[in-house]
Amino acid sequence: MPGRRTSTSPLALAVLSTLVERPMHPYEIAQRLKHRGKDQSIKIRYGSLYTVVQNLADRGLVEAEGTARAGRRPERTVYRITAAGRAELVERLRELVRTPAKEYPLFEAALSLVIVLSPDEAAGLLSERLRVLEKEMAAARAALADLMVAQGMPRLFLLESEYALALKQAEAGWVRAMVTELADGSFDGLAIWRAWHETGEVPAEMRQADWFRADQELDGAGQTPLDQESEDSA
Amino acid sequence: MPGRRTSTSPLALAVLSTLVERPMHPYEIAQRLKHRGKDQSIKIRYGSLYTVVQNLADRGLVEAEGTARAGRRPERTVYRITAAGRAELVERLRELVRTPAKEYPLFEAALSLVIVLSPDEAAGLLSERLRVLEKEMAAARAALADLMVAQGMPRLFLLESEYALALKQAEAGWVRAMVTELADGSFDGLAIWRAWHETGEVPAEMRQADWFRADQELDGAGQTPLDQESEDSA
DNA sequence: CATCGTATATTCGTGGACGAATATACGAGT
DNA sequence: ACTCGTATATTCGTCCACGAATATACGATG
Repeated sequence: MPGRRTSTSPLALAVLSTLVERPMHPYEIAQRLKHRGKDQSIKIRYGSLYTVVQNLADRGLVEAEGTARAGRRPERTVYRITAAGRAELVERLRELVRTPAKEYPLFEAALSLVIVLSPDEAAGLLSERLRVLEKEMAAARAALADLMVAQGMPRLFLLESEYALALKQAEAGWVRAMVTELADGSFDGLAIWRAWHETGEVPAEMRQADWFRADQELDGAGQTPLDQESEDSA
Repeated sequence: MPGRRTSTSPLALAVLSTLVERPMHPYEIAQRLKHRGKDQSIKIRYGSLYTVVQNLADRGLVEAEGTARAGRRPERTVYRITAAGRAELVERLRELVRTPAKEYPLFEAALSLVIVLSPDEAAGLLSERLRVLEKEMAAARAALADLMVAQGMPRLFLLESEYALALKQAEAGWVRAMVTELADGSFDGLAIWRAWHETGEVPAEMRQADWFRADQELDGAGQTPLDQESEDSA
């Protein structure tokens, strides 16, 4: 009991939720998910799909109902969800909705390293990003409107797109503010950034600050005397 | 040249950017990154770190400067960044800043499956999430304030935390709205959700809508006649 | 001064993700 | 009738992430 190896992945949950409808073979599951646009919120790779289904079967969350063959197409195995599978689906879904998980978006990582670039270049890149984001948002809004208004699909089935759009909007807002501040020079610390970028050093007047001195303490820790020195090339 | 196997990971970029400062051994790189809080925006696992550094070395982006030994501690290999490494760092960073990448946050996945739960349960879980988010935001704001005001750290070094906070705020806003609408019944389609959840069927009056009929078309596609039927248990 | 907890530093094994390959069916165009 | 592109359906091999184990040093505690 202590320590399930790998906690059920989003793709696995999507599989389970599709099998609630009726038993299916993996390829059909993927078709349904794509048809309903779930591939926008859940990464679906055929390479993974079959592994995932096999794992679910090993864990007793789905079971093979039998194999079917249409014409001389490859043999298909049809799976159905088990009671344990339904329980796992619901439980894991509760957990995902209730508890925010720590994630590592690429853009956040990029921002944490962006001072490697000059502030001017960063400003340019950010405004390019902003343009792309705005295009994406327009497209997303149009798609949503089409589904809801033209096709009459209830919001209920579009929550994830709405949410994604809201986040994108927030990102665009943040980027826009940043671009503005960098452009009109009101960004606090622009001088330090520029200086640091040109000289590779923190300007003298900052070296008194607590954060800088704390940072320096680490130096030397790894600089123990060398007993040997050797060149390798693998 | 066409088709680099794996595009440089965030951890690899963090390694490169740390080595710009001066040559170091992997463990020290990790220490520095953690000390500067980069582990909040970039996932750092020792298991991955050494692999990543080795890959960088294989690609010629860093090179071993030699091995050092302090006392009888394990041998350490000190790496330095190469010219190619600097180029890669800058280039990849540009790309990350300029171009939004498609990602798959867990919560988005959860939302796309949330109709498996009843609307009432969903409302409860979402408001729990909201509480957690608000706590996290308070903590993040406090941490930011401490660093900027008390320790005098320039904003420049805190962009990623600011951004993360902005996104969290947007998420909280969206969740709050959802909770409210679910609670006061103003959520459009609540009746369908409830009906669908209780009966397992889309209510009769919705079955005329375009989206529903399009969806049904898929049915039968995978339901070709079975040539054989057999039980397996692996 | 034995022992224990913690920091230093790296290696290894396993499992999972996924690109690519495989194999068949089928409709459309020449 | 032939073949080419596309849809159906699954398997395989490789690469990579990372948990866990390993090995040593060192300060504190009784």
